Amino acid sequence: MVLTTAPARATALVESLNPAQREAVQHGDGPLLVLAGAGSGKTRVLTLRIAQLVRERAVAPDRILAVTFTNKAAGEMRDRLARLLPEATWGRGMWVGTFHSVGARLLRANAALVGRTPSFTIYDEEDTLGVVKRIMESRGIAPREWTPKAIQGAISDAMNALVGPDEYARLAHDPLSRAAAAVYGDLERVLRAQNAVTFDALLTLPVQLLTEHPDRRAAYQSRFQSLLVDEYQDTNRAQYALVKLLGGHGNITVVGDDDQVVYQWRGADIRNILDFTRDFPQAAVVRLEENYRSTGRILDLANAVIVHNTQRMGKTLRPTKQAGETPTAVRALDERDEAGWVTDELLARRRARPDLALRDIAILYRTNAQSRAFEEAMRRQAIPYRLIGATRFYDRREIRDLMSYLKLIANPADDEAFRRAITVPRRGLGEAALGQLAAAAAAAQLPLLAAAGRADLLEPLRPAVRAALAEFAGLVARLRAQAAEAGVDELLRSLVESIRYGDYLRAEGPDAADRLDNVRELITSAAEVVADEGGEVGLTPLDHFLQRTTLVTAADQLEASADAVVMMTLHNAKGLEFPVVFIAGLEDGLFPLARAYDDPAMLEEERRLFYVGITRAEEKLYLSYAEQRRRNGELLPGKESSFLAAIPAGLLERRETVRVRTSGRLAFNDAGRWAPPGGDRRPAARRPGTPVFLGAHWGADPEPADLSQDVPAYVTGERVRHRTFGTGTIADVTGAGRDAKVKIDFEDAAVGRKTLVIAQAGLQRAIE
DNA sequence: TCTATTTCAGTTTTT
DNA sequence: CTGAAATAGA
Repeated sequence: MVLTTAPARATALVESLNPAQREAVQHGDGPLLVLAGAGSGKTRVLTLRIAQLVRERAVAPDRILAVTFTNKAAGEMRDRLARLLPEATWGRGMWVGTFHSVGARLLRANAALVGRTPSFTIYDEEDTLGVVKRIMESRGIAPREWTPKAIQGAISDAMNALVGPDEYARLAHDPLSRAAAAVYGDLERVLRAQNAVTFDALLTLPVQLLTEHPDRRAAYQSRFQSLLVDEYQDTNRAQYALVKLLGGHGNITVVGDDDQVVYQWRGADIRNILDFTRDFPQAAVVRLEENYRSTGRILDLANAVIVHNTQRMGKTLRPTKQAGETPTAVRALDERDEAGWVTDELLARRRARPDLALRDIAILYRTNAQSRAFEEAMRRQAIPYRLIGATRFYDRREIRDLMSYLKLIANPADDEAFRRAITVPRRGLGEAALGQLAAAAAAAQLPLLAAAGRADLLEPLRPAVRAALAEFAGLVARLRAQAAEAGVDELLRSLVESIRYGDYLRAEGPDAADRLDNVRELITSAAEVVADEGGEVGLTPLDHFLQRTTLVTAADQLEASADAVVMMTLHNAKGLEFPVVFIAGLEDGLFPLARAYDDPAMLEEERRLFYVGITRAEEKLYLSYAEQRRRNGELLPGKESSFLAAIPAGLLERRETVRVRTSGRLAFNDAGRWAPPGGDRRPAARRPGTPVFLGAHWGADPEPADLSQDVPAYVTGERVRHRTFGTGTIADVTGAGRDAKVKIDFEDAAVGRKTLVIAQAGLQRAIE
């Protein structure tokens, strides 16, 4: 049935599609697999398909569920749809979100069926790790033998594969799995008691819910008439199960690219996409191979890279743009030289092309640690930049402090939040006091907060401890009462005031001003939150705020971005595009990572990640690598990535930085290759002006003087001042560089002789 | 109990 | 180099 009132614009858009795209958009009932190469317009197809469902096939918006990879993508899709559909048709009922937010929504509406209340807390990785540690402690599993991280990782893998604690225990044969199995069972119980769920449980609990409650399953199955899933190649077993359980009357559209699977390490199961046509034999398959994003030479490079992979369905991107510029590969001396070259080049490019905005330029790398050199280079040149993903705003200490209070207010059973909140500010409650409280709470089967408010339970505790606990419980109770009527921003303001958080921060350290700025930003963002957007679960504004802040994805940060160069990991770049892209650190051991060498599957995933990076570029692509790189404080020699070396010569323009050209003559003239660093640590300090040895390693030293400036040098007999110990005389100096230590005889007889590490002691020369 | 200091281990990618 | 854990000292 065709609505005659449909906006002409949408029709025109459909007409502008190529035949394959149009087929995907206009596909009728039944399962559909869209194999969409990078840049083939898949977001457009997905959006137009939804619009088409609503307009041409009269599907009510609230009967559509669309799963995207980031919240930002979800927001964009909503915006586009709002423009494509007549206002009367476009309601707020459509579910658009990530798997995790959809899972949370299902759980909120059915919390009691999984042993939670609708105000349950979502524990992030760090919260969960805290619980795991405590369980290990109580079970007597030594953290030295199995690190809590390893245990947590094993449990997470199990959950993503939909293996529950009992089954996991049965399958556990190696020692690690046995330890993890014990923790896994406890973890589920503890989370339930604390009215909390982990990230992974946002997927597994909905699966459990729909499996165990046929009436709920039937309700959702009849509600959702059409399901659409983006980035399907990166779904794991739990996500796959969720899709199947929701069913969508068999109207399942999945969009993905087997060449862009980059989350296998997180449980993404490539079988989900490879076997789609087996799961749904009647599925239609549409391939989108025409690329609208990148110029021809960039695509040639992308195709030349991915062709080395064996595990793929096989597809070749066809350019629609002209050939364009040849991609450039740059060899740099070290990571600082690399960063310097990149900033110089992007400035030069902007001089030549003034219409090129900073936000059109992205720097991508394999590991977050690589961002540092770029940040420094950007600051040196005063280029605005935006770092995506490294430390999330909500991971900052001051934000976590305040959020722990909010979480505790929303969910009084959240013991993790309690433990954090009660130490901010210090209340004279230490490990011992908390241990006693925990024991009392466990005996009474109460959450920590409830126990803290029960004088009758705390009689064995010291009076000072009892008073402090009672006061804390009272404070939370007051705030909780306020939360019922006030907005989240107002609640935050009175929280900050009641705990004198400003004073606390000022006492804590010199960066109080920055931290307070962040607090203000938090309050501002809280002011924007209103009640549950979907409107059907009846979440309080506070619940809604908390959920949003835990589920923000790194890519979501881009939204508010000003005009600035964007820097992020290759993983975070998935789904994005930029006119100019730099991919840095193309060295063996870094990209691909060393541990991928002996595992062909891992190596292929690294290669797909490279492919993802290349295909982000619209006009110009740069690849760079360094001959040596500082990693964990150690200068290591590097070698051009095998990925780069495998690219046919004609597809790349090769360049070197100035420093490589000048130092190269000195360093390479004899042997023609790098001298290995050997066991030779350089002496920590070399006075500026001392002749520099011209061997490969030495000649390449980026900054002869920097080590000597790193740590001040002291000599025996010198007078120094220490912040707490006062003034004294240096009696002895040992070690070198960061490890250098001094023995100091302090004037204060009560202090006496102390041995301090210079790099940490913060000594000053005493002025006589 | 809390802080300051030292030691030690880790280090890929993220919802 | 970084952050967490251990330890010493007030």
